Amino acid sequence: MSLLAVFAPHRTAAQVPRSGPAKSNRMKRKYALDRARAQASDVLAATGLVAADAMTLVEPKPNIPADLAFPIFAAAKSAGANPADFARRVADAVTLPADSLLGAVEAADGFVNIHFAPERFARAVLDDVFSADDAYGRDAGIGAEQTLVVEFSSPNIARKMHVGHLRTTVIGNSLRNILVALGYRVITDNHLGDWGTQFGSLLAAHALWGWPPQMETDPVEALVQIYARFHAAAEADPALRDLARQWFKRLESGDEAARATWKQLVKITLEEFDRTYQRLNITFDTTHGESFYEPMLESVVREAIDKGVARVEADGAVSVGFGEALPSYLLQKSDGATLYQTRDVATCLYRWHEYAPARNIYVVGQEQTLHFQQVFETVRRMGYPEIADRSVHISFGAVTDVGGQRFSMRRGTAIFLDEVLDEAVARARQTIGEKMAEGKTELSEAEQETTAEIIGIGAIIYNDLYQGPERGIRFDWDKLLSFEGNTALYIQYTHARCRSILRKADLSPLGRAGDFNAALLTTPEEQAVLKQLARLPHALREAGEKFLPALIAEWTYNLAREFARFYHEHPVLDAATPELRQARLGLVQAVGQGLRNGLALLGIRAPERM
RNA sequence: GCGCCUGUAGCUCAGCGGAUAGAGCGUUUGCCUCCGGAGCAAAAGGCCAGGGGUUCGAGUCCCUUCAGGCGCACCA
Repeated sequence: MSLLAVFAPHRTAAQVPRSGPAKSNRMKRKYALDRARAQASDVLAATGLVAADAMTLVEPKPNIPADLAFPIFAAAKSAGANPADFARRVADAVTLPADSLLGAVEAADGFVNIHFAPERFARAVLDDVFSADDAYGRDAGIGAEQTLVVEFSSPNIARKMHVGHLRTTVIGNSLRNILVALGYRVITDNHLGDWGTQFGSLLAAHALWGWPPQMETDPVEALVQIYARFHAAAEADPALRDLARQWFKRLESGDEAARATWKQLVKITLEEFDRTYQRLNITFDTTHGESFYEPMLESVVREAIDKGVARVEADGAVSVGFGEALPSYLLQKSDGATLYQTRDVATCLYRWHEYAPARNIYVVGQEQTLHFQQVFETVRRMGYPEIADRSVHISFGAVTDVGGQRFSMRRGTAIFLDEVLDEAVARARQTIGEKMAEGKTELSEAEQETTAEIIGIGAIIYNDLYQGPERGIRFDWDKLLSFEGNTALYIQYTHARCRSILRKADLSPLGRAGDFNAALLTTPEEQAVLKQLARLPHALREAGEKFLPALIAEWTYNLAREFARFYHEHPVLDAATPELRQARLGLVQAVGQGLRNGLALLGIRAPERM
């Protein structure tokens, strides 16, 4: 079969699920806040004073005593009225149905401020949480089973993962969780660096010296060292470079011995990577490395040339030019070898053929922005605008040391990922030891170990997710392993307290919101907790739309904060009446659920006690 | 030189064209007879890099200058 046929667009756009936001509101799950907003729009429209399409509701800042606000300036202008007067007229004209989630409407300068009815709002929110539990916040209608590909992590074979791999790994995994929660069918792919001339060096080194003894105990370290040794030797003896090239050529042409050794390298390294992924609770659907696309490269290059997208230079190299739009790049070297870019063009086309994804997402550092622009544009010009349009590069800033220097393998300044995880867990274990000594917690030996792992790993993940990806981040041990303030530990700790209260209450599972009277939860602190709880669905949708896990981190942290305020202010177990105690226990359980759901979306576990 | 990203409190960062710009860390100060103090509360700290513009309204949008990071063909 011609390899060209592989890329024939046998799926037309019409057969493919359409990308973009879900088309039908009916598909979307309606949560309390959605309903409240819809009701607010309805009652404002019913006044006849405001056109429905001119209505934008905003969430007022915390210092404004209101739950929703309608800035009336634009409407006032088109009505030719003074904003403050017009706001008053609109507010006076509003009538609320008896069962509305809204409790009061008032004018405030140029705004119409809307307050929720605390009792009905409390019931609606807790009913949402208890009817969904682990699924609270999810909205399968958004993704509606559309397929997405998310590529992330993508370390190199025969190397160790280092801090530079942290961001892509952690962001990519959380993105996957978020998109799955939104009803997408997500395919995660680890685009391993398992091909290229460096494997020629490794094969040559192996042929010359055999594997070092360390291969038995720490194989990847052994590979790193033998590679460094070969590299040094080649400096002195250029003939070794040719040897490496020959070995790579043998590998490329399918030489069985070369192939077998290479496979061994891949296997050994992947086993080590898998241990790290397991600690981070990450799995991949596919681990198509660059080698996977090797058989397709020749036809990709030929197709690009045939379609006039690429051209053969005098020296035999194949280049792609974009005129003024982008710098040109090479699809094939003058010696006939392919490049990283060639494999990415093939990858992009392969995914289109295989999955026809609504989005093809690359979680890769910002230094590759131009690379992806070139790849996507090449694919577009080759006649696949659909996949080009649907491919997105989620970029993020580089990790540098405290002095702003990038980490470098060559300079020996790289910090390995496992070191980071081990250090974080060790630090957590030490802190647990201190708390034990202070008598603040009681955990068995085994619990201490698992809890230290959960806390340490959680700290690492959260440190990378709590801020947006665009900025570069400085790798600062103290900040990374800080257990105070806006950290995973604060959230985990709050969760553990929720669970502790519920254990002490010693009641049969609360079950549904109907088992207690949520309408009793009307204090400002309780309402603040409920409101934050109610915002999860919105935060999740937005995180999915913008590919921003940071929004989930922010939501979860704020829920923990609101709960801590409530908890400090109001007794739960010793509440004034049994009914109030029961209602507050319901709130505690809902918060625990919310924190757990938020952390789960980030890829962080929530311990029962710590 | 061209392109992309960033510039908000001492530090690390939120901030969707709407009201008095918010957190965490650090600093100062209160709060453990009380459901876990790994917590809560309060104070101090800002010409939102500079300059123009658009708008009823700009940290947010546009233009421009400056500063930092990254990238721009035979590595990945």
